[in-house]
Amino acid sequence: MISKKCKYAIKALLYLADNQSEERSIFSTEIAEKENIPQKFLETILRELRNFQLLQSKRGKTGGYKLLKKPAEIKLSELMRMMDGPIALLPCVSLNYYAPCDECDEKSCSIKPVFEKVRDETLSILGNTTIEMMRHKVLNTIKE
Amino acid sequence: MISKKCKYAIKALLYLADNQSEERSIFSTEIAEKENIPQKFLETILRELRNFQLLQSKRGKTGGYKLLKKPAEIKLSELMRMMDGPIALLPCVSLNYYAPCDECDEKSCSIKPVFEKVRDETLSILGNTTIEMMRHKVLNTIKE
DNA sequence: AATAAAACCTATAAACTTAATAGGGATTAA
DNA sequence: TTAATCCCTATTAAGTTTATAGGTTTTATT
Repeated sequence: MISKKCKYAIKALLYLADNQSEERSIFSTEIAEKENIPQKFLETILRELRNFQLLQSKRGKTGGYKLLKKPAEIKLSELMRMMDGPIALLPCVSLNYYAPCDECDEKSCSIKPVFEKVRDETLSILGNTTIEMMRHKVLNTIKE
Repeated sequence: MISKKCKYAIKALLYLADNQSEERSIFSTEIAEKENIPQKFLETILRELRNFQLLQSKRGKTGGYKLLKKPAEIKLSELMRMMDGPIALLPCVSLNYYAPCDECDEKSCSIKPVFEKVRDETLSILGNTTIEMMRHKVLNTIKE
């Protein structure tokens, strides 16, 4: 399961992609209200996205948030890692958050192979899906 | 991520599949020791697997556990659901543990489609992988 | 300059989940 | 009778998630 935080982040980015313009930044209050996300929680999420260089923020009365990256350049896999960490179902199978098993020998492990496969398939979807694609509900059907 | 409980359950079933015989039940202590699983924790897991009709248990000095289902009939997807619940990454996309979103309209949701796809791909792997296959590290490569 | 409204920041709390342990009881064969 | 096994419930300890509290700083406008 992905966290609510991650779901909120996706929603916020989708909302920005749909509603921002060159001139117009968007307030966190607007996103919170339209997407039914707790205001204060959303603020910390947006700040985190800004720290990850996905958003630009501006303070004061004419402030708000704007996308720094283009929606077509934001991969769902990247976003999920930023918010929730590993995508793999087991630490010993994670590409970006690998951690060794302490109770088994990985060389001979019978569990790893399946979960490596799940990881690969999952990443092939999440890594080939961008915020822009999600906006238009376009799923790539190409199989490499 | 799958829980440790789930990982332990898989290990226990693999161990039983590898080591049991018609005559020989296996003690939880043996599994715990060989697979480095906390004894008491393992007991509750084995009991749960028994309640799910995967195992047979016998008490007393000549007791122990035996598989009730054949390893080839135990799907990884089923096992994971027994231990951890939903496999999908979002409640609104789960086949067996569906729960509606309370903050968005599912008809128009831009998030669902990708996660439905991830669910389908994941289930196509986990649902076509059995304990028997894991024993021999055989992953089905057939794509339906 | 004062003000209002925005983003910023840290700490903390409340709820939930996970992982495990405690402390026995019931059963069975030797 | 005894020793070893599985059985069972409750509880704990730790960790994570999901927020909220209580402000501070910045900025355009009045």
